[in-house]
Amino acid sequence: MQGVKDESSGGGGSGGGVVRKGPWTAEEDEILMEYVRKNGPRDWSSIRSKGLLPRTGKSCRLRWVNKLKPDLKTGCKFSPEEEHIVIDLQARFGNKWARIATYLPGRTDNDVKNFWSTRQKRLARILKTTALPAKSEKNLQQINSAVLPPPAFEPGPLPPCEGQCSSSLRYFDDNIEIPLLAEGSEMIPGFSDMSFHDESSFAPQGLPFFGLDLGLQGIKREPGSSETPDGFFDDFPTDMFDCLDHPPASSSTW
DNA sequence: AAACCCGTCAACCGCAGGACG
DNA sequence: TCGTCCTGCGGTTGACGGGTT
Repeated sequence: MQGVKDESSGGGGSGGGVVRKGPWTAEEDEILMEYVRKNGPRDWSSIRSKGLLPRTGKSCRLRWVNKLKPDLKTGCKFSPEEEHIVIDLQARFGNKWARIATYLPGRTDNDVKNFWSTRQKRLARILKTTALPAKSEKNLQQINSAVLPPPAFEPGPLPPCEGQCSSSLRYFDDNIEIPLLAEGSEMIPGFSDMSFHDESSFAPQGLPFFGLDLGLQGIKREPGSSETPDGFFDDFPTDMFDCLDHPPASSSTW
């Protein structure tokens, strides 16, 4: 993985010679940080052309953005609030990870992408295990509870924002201002612990995993974003939910 | 104890678009 | 206008560690 000649696409190809790939060493990190201190986060390709590092400009930039940049939340799991944001913004923007990451201080597009990928895998696995054994009553109940809103579910009104929003987790743009909850409060009754890291919470609380709006009014979908919140169902056979008496709501409700 | 599964993370690849000569 | 270079983005892969069987 190291010392591989790299003439791949994407620019940053000036300089010639052997290009190092693979994990970064502490020495390389230090050199890169020193370069950024002196020159700022730009002209990545000159790092190689000047012989400072045997890395492509792309590799240097990626390392800086994902690991070395100040104020990154490295090694810190996504909080429930951050999960809310990702889920809702993914529903709105689609797989625009870099854009979504701008709403999450300290998170990179790679973080968001990995988070979403893990979530997708988990969903796929859960649906696979719950849907496979045909139409037994028990499994039907499981799937229904996972895919469909709980019967008595009523999206509660948004709590007042003043003084309660976690300021670092309020996010804005031209069209939306979505208040987020103070720590410990519930956006929706019963959904306070919907971190998908807790698989046991999936079945009874499955709704949020499908990116439903969670009562967040004012979100406008962008043209081009998937009708289903995350294109999630695209990944499964069309007869996936044949066993359901009541299939998920039509796409117009997403 | 070993094999297997799964989640997380880091890094690479290919592509698109902008800047510039 | 065209070609080249550079940057940024999204998709994907592989390594690794922890938990489970």
